[in-house]
Amino acid sequence: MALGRPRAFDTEEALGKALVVFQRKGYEGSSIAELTEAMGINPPSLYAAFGSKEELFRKALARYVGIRKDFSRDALDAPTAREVVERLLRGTADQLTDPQSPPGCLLVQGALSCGDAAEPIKKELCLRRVAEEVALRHRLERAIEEGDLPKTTDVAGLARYIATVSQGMAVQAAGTATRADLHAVVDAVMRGWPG
Amino acid sequence: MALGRPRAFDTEEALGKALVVFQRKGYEGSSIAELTEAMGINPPSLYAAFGSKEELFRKALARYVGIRKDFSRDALDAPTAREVVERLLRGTADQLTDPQSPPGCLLVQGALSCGDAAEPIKKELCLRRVAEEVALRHRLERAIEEGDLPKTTDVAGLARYIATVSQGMAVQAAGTATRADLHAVVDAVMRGWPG
DNA sequence: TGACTTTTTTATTGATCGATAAATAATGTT
DNA sequence: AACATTATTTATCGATCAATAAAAAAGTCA
Repeated sequence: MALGRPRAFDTEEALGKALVVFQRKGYEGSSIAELTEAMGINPPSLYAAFGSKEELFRKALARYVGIRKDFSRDALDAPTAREVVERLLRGTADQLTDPQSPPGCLLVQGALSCGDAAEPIKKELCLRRVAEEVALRHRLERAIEEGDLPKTTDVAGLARYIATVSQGMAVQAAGTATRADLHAVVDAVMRGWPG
Repeated sequence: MALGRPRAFDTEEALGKALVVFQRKGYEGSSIAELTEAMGINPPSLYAAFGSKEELFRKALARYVGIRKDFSRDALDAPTAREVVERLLRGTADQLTDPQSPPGCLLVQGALSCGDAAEPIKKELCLRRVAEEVALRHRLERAIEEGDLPKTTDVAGLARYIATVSQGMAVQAAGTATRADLHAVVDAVMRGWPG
């Protein structure tokens, strides 16, 4: 066994509690006091286990992204571009309004605009959002190769369009929109697909 | 003339400077120190003229909403629902990427998620976003009455869909999207309209 | 000129921010 | 049992937050 006094809390469980706080309050809006209270530990335990507030957020973000990737992979595996998009949007609508966690998306609400201190986090979140858009674009390019979409399709624009709807739904969920509201949005998107 | 020492700065001009800071940093991310520096005044002058940070933000918000309403009225006056939507989205794309002001939308970036202290501002911004969606919905209802849209159209869902795209574009603009990128998104929306 | 009013500058206020120092407690090792 | 190591609790650090107290400055009016 490891030397010294054993840790009295489960780091993975504490990380999960921190993630919930970050989802609800964002990076800047979450104070160490609130995080430690939710995690059931004192500040020195937080810093010993996670390094800093920023490192804690990055670890919470990694977990969040992992969850999203699990469902995103399934969606991208769908046989047609249309089905890929619908699965992505329906899954996002469900996740954004999951009653088990605060409404909205950490990639959007985590730090959309912020003070100078949170700038690195803001950029990190922006990169993650772009990464999701790029993943979809690659899938749409494959669809063109497979003859599923016309060769003349503007895949970059189309991928950005879907990413935009996804991020807009995050804003909606952060407000007053319900799960049914978001699925009505997806209905509107699918009626027009692909134009 | 008014009694006492005259004010050495123009309140409207100072409010404009404050608005720019709030657009770039959001409500929580904007400190009094940064605001006063941008406004060219000292804290006591800010509090004497505007009351508090929250009141200052609300006044800046009122101006921002006023600007948006000017262009929104023009868009809603378009003869067809299709043209209304395209004007709204094109105008939003342009405004979000106006080189004269920070990219993005104050209604989205001002306080999407925040600490307890900013909660009233978050709710106010949410109400303003809903108000824009409602205005569009009423216009789409008129379009049904005029036979411009089928009677079976889900106007609430359609209005929310357009609001979602608009808000998603705000997130895109806050990231790396250019004006051309956003117009490509609008292209995708219009290709599918109305489904 | 001097009283009156309001804004200015200067210097702080108490509260809260993220982060830690110091002392105590709990384990494994010798 | 005594030591080494790590985590805990308690108390607090300096910095920054929004907001002000106090005094000097700039104007009107008698």
